Amino acid sequence: MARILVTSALPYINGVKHLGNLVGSMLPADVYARFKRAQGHEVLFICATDEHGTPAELAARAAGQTVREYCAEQHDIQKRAGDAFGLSFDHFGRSSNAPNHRLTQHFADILEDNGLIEERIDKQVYSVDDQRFLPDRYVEGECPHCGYEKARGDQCDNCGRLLDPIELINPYSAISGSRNIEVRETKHLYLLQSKLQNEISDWIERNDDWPILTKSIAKKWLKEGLRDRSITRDLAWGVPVMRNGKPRPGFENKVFYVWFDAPIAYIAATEEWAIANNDNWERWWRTDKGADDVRYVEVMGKDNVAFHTVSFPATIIGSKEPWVLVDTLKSMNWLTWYGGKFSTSENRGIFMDQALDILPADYWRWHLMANAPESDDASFTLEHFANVANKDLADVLGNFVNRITRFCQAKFGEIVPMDGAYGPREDKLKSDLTPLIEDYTRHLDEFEYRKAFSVLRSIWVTGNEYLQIAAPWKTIKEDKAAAAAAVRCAFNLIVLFATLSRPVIPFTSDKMYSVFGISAQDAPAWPGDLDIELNRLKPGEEFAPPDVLFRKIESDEIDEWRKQFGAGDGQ
RNA sequence: CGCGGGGUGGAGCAGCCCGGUAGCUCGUCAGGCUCAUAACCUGAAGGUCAGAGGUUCAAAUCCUCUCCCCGCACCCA
Repeated sequence: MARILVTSALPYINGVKHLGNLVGSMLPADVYARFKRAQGHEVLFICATDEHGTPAELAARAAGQTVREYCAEQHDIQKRAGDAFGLSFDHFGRSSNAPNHRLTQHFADILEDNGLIEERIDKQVYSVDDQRFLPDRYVEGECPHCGYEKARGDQCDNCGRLLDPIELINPYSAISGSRNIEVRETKHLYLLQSKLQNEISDWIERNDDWPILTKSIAKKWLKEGLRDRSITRDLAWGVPVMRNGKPRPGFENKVFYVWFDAPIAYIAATEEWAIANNDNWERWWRTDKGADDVRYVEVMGKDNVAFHTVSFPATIIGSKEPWVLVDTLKSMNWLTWYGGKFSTSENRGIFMDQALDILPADYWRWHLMANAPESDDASFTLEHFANVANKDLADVLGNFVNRITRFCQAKFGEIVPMDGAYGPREDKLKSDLTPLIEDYTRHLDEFEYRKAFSVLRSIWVTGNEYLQIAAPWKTIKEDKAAAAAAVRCAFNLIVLFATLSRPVIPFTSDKMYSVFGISAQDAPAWPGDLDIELNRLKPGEEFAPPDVLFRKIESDEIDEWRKQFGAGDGQ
């Protein structure tokens, strides 16, 4: 029994997430959490919505709501979408909740006490009519290099040069279009990451088991030298900038930068969980208060790696307090939509709620994880999706369950057949299965999702191979007991497959259990001894033949979805 | 020469770190089976590993160069 803390990168508050966001962090984290729970470990799986920042304010305004209302509503929507997808968070919190305010302010205080924070004056573009400072991408104007008229503040899309927003000619606000723009001075807090270079470097060197992608991104930042980072912004929505519990002079209209407070929300959301469950959050996060045996696993998209290997650890290490630091960090590449980007505004791609309108969660969960973007970006296409779902889920797994339950129903009735004993065929089955289960378990432990689920598929195939050899439909003609044993063995395989498949397709696994009256609470532990697994069901007990587990996806449906979701458009 | 990831049969991937008959899934073709969602099982065809050069008895695997795709601290997820 180990204690494992799992966090998924926080989804931003704006709207339902698309399949790329889902497979980038929340889903793989969920699979791992479920796997570890099944092994009997004590798991705490934490996520939250990341609610601060300019986009949230603007989206709220566009929706005609206050930011507070907007975020509350969006959080609800995301919570429901996550539940519907079977994301088994122990708590799905909010970065805007009180615990995160308190903790963020605490970290700022302690970092300043440790001499790692100072005030600096920046020059930033201010839009008088919008009454706000404009982040770089919200300023547009003429490119000083090539004359392109719609260059953004950070980069010119025409000539590709990086820009400083104050260089733009005739700048205007991308929010309102207003040209009433000026450059104003504004004061911000800076976290002096440069002073932490060596400590962070040492810490990363000690983590020599990190994946290549993770480590190379982290090392790159260190090699270039850590820069001091501004950790406040001129916004109204966020964690107020305080000093020792009082508003900080000159920072009354400022909040902490979303990237400073968001990772802290991992801890804060744990506190929310503890409050809701009358538990103690510090035993998961403070090594001086019972968390010294916690293994902490973070899952995120590659865009987030730098923040989790350098920025957040800078906050933690700089505090000089005994917080838990990440042990294992799994980063995913991007999922693309037909090779291009998922896009809300251009209606390209499928979002979590839309996906569930079309098909049950397990179709998506399986396809996304079995084809997860691990070594490289992966392209999602409806054709590939349908292909994989039909073959793996309907033909290999679903049909296995269907064929043997139907056979039994017709020949033995709706009870687990009693006669017969296992023999050499079942021995061979066991010896085939044993190394596969070992491989599968090892791959899951190593976060090798594609490999893991390729093996899981082989495990399902083993069931069909077994039936082909045992051929109860043949043996029943001369040796009914032998056929009974084969059916019984196959039934036990259904339960075994359910247990093994549960991390990735939990809804289906529970259906498979329910065939034999096993409730989700009584789900067997992760398989060990196959002699136990293949004799789990009591002969003579009733079973309930299930409906088809996975219906097939038809080609005219794909055509329809292609139109609906803009497949291949504008690529 | 900014950095990182990737370029393997029609498609999607593994193998590369620790050189020695190129492996998996889909698709295709053939056979078997008939319990099953025209499903299942078996077998076959199909690649010389982006390109060029080098090291070696031997390279997809090590080295050098070239080409192509993706991402990358400011801004956003």
